[in-house]
Amino acid sequence: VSPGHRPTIVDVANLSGVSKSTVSNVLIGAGRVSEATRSRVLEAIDALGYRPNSLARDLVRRRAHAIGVVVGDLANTFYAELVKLLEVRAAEAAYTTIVCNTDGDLERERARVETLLERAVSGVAMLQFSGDASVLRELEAARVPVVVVSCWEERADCVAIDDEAATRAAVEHLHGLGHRRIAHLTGALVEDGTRAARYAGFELAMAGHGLTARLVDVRDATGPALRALVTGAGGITAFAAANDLMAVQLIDALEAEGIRVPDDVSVAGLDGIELGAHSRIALTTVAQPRELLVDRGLELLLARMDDGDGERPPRHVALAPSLVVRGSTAAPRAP
Amino acid sequence: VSPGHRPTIVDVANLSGVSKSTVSNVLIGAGRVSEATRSRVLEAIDALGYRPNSLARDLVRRRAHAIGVVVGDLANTFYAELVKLLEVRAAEAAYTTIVCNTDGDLERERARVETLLERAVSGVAMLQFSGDASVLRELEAARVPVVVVSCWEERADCVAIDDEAATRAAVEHLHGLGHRRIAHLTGALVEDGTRAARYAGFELAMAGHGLTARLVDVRDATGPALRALVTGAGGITAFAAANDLMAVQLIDALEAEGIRVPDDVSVAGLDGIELGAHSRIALTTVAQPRELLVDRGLELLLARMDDGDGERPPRHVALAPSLVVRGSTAAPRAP
DNA sequence: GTGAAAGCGCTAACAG
DNA sequence: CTGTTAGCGCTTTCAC
Repeated sequence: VSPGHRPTIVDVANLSGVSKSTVSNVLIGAGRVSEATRSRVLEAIDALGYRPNSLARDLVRRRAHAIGVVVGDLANTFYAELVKLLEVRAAEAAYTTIVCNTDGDLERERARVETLLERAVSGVAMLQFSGDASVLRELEAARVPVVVVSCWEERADCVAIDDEAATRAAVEHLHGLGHRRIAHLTGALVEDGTRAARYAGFELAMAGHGLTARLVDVRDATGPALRALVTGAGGITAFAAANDLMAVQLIDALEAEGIRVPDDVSVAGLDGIELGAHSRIALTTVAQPRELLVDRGLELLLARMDDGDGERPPRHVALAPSLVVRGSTAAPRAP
Repeated sequence: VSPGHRPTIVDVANLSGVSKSTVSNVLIGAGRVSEATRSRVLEAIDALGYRPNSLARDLVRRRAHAIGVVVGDLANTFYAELVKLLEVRAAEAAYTTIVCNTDGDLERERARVETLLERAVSGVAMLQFSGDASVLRELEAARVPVVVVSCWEERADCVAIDDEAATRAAVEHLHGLGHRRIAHLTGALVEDGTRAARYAGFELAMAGHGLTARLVDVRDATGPALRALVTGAGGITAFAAANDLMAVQLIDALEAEGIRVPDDVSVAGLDGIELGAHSRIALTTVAQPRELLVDRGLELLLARMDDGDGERPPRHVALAPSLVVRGSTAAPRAP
């Protein structure tokens, strides 16, 4: 009864005097087992210290009970927290979580997705997506459901905030404070689609107030350039950044120039990362509802996974962002 | 040749007119295949868009080509970055990374490790470990190698910084600045062993200078209590915290009381998290070498995994931390 | 060099 | 309610 190694379902079957299938039924909980045998099997199981082998189970089911999470940069707390939430929810649904860090590199994204496909994951959550069509195609060909979380994607199930509404909220806040010369700060760190949408919202809101939108790339936001931007009669008095990281960087750069925030210039972010909450940073920001992002995302994914064959068109969920006012914004200085 | 579904090794074999085994040999790169057949097989592979099924491969090998990473809290940037580095290194070695977030909860740790065992991972890296002996025992019984990274653990392979040296470095720095009344800030967030070791180093260093060590729990470090602690003739002039998060919290609490850092009181951390590097925080800290932690950790793990049967005793690697002086420490005020 | 055969540990019809 | 029979897709001796 005791082979040198890890006990299998057969050992359990022998010890309890039933067949493999019966043991399997007990394990899976398929109702067709009498109480008597069930408990005999259960006894055998822990007498042996038997542990089911998911590898074998997954092979026959042709699908690993795991979901792949593709993330651009785990060192970015915003994403790290999303991954954490995802892992917790996935575990509740008995799925393990395989993480893949792409560093925003397309080749790596391709390679990682390929690995996930080889591992036959049940679904993939992309917390950052290059937008590359071939990646989507591969996934679809392999019939592995995907959900894109936190950035907008028409071609797949997706849950993200309403980017336009987010920048609009920032503008309204700044405008309400009295600012009129406001610039949008953006950069390559934001996915293309997201960047466009956020800028669109900014522009719209500004136009709504009869103001002209100005755009600054974070790479150009260095010392002297910044100084030129914010001083003088037509100088910018407030920035609405496309994300928190850039906003914080901007604050750094401004203060290195001796320009105080918010006394001289106001800065608003977008994301709601922890860093911004610290009292010394106190970043006013438009926060993304992280839990919702994850909950709805996993919901879409699980739904798609349960569907035998989900040829349904992509579903999109747009979540509302929320303004968090902290200390980095204030009324403009009297001219 | 084209069944409705995902092609298997048999399809490749048929198309290229060889047997499964030969295809397998090509895939694995076992040398015994002629150039001619090899290329025929390769052609068939991409004609079919064949992708090997790791589930089947792992089943026969009885080991998933994956490593499990158990982490307490992914939302803590220090750990998130370790996980990120681990994922990258693991991927380089063709291992996928399964993450498990325990929230520091023993039951969850047990459950997650159990899952990893069912999935038959090749190895487990614990970035935070309850210290529970039964977890270690299970892992050992299943012959799954473990490495504990970033916190000290005698009973298993382990790589961590020399905790005593770390707090000692903080004390030396503070002492050099002229501080004499220094307290160690600790709390429940740090694992027991680590907490003890860090305090021991602190005490030793203080004793070396003929000074008495004082200990403050972060939970007691609230407004009024803090004020009492740092004012008056015998008031504390500097804190050496057991980790960065607590140090930052302390700064918050101090400044909320109107006590300025570093003008009135100096604060040094331990970890080297990103947050501390931000100019508005500028935390002086004793940094852990994260890359080394991960590299050496994975090295130990892979070594153990390759060993047919590694009954070798645990190996321990102690890494040297490094002082990073920033703006949260300064000479004490003239009395 | 290449192929045939024998599983890895489990699930899933289908009989009994 | 339980057992029998087939595999899932791949690796791996061992002959040829």
